[in-house]
Amino acid sequence: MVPEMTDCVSNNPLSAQDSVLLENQVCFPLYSASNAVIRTYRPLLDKLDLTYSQYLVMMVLWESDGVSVKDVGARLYLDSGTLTPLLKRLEGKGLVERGRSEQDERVRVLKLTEAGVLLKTQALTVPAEMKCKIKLDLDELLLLKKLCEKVISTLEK
Amino acid sequence: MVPEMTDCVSNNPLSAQDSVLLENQVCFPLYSASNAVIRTYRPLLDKLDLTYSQYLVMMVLWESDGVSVKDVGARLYLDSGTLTPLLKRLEGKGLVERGRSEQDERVRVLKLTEAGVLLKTQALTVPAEMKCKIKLDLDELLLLKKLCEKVISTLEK
DNA sequence: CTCTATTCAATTGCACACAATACAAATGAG
DNA sequence: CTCATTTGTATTGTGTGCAATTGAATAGAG
Repeated sequence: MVPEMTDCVSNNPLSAQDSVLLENQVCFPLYSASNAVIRTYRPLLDKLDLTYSQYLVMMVLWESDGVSVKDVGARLYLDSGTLTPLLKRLEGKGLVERGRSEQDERVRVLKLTEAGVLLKTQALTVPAEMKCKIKLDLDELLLLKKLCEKVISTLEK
Repeated sequence: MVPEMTDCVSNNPLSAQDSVLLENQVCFPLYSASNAVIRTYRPLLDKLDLTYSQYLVMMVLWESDGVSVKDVGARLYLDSGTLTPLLKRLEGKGLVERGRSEQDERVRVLKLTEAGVLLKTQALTVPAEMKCKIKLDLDELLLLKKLCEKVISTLEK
């Protein structure tokens, strides 16, 4: 057993047996909350004919149109295996054009269509509707955000 | 616009335009953190030949063997569309038997095999290894857990 | 300037999540 | 007791996530 692991184990106040009780997991609530949030977004995003992942990609493009697949992936922590088919669906809906960079032929340059730009208008009410459903104080929301970001920055290294 | 929604909107300190900035989303870090955690579990669970979802199901069964598909679903907030194929895979690995209740023929009774019971021994080190990788204080972990549980209890109603 | 290494995206394969639907077993109102 | 309703699983179809592999384009070492 590596030293760091031993340290971690020794700091764990739970017995080994109790450690695999669902009740004592932190990651399970995180996973369930994420699932629950995506489920809750669904009826809101159905009006825009977007899935949650597609909505995330659209947010990136509304913010910085003309970026590459890699850029979107870096922003959303998703790889081309996830993004390529997703972007093809957005292209199929007429929201995005998947062009090529002139400097580097390998790079896909993602450009919003007029419909893609216009969809932002319909999306503006979504965050407020979601905030309404989730019923957490602003303090709690910001704290949750900060803790999740800390988890991400630790694990993404 | 429904009244409750108006209330939520008016409490939102962000402009409508800023509301769809990725930076201002709470759910995105939650979603990314959940993905990052599952990715981090992968190499640990590969040793047990389990996916994260399968690991969750096994934890339920280690805790309460002999329950039904519905019981597992209620515990993990998952439905039969997710659980049926997952349980068939666990059955295929020889970890679980998918029997029938004698009282009610519709009910699948899930019973751990000897191998399924024994796998718990190998799983005992996983939580400590994970805690080591996630590098959060116990305080932060408990706070994150509590906030996620609050999100779940609000959205699952 | 050539050849190798790296990079960006696409593809493939597997395992979820989940809505929608189907279906058989059990329940219950009349 | 009977049949409509409810309940517990299973099935189907769509859309992710992600590892692994491939392939083409570029960059870099010599």
